[in-house]
Amino acid sequence: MDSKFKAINDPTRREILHYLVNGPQNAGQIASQFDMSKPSISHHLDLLKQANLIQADKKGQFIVYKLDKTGFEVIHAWFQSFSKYFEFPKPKIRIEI
Amino acid sequence: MDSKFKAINDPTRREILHYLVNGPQNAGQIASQFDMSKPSISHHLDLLKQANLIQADKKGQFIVYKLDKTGFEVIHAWFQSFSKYFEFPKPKIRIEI
DNA sequence: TAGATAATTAAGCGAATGTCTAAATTAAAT
DNA sequence: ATTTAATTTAGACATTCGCTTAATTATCTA
Repeated sequence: MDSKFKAINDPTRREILHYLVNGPQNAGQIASQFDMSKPSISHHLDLLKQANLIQADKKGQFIVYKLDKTGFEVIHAWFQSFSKYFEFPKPKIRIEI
Repeated sequence: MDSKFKAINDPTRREILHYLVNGPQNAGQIASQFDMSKPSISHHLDLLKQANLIQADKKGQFIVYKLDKTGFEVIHAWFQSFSKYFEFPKPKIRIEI
């Protein structure tokens, strides 16, 4: 739980997550998007992985990362626990039972 | 933006938010829920306020705090930006146009 | 097997964070 | 007018964080 909030606290890690919306990428491809050393990116990836926000998949000498629904769902559930207090924006029309 | 993620990163601050789901409370009432000094709680309240996650309302010598939808909506919007990648759990039945 | 490439782990450093106690501020009560 | 109560501000200290460079592990290819 703590690890997830910690993970999304950092702006670089949030950028990494958004970058991965485009699809899986290996560590080098991700690192090339940032003006930061590879070890730093590697560290960020590790924290995101610990938080189950991304999954690592070893393909030969490459390690391919992709978004992991697991962690996102946990954060989403935390969020929903406030819905009794106020509703969040909804789709335009919605019928619910 | 950063201030909001920073605010919800700390477990005490998340507890404060949950506590306020029950309704507005003054600083002393909030502090009494935690085994922590009042100045520390005051500091946490300040960070939550800066993030627009709570609102402060001065009532005489008391300062009443309540949840502020503004900040929650911003985080929620960030969250929704990942919905193209995967859908989050929905209500049981839902018809949407 | 040697050499090159991909990525991580290790070690170290300055900045930011969370906590405390003590002092200051503000408003109410006597 | 003083005192009491509620809360914040200030200052100090240990811990955590994010970054860098250097060293290490694993894999591919000639």
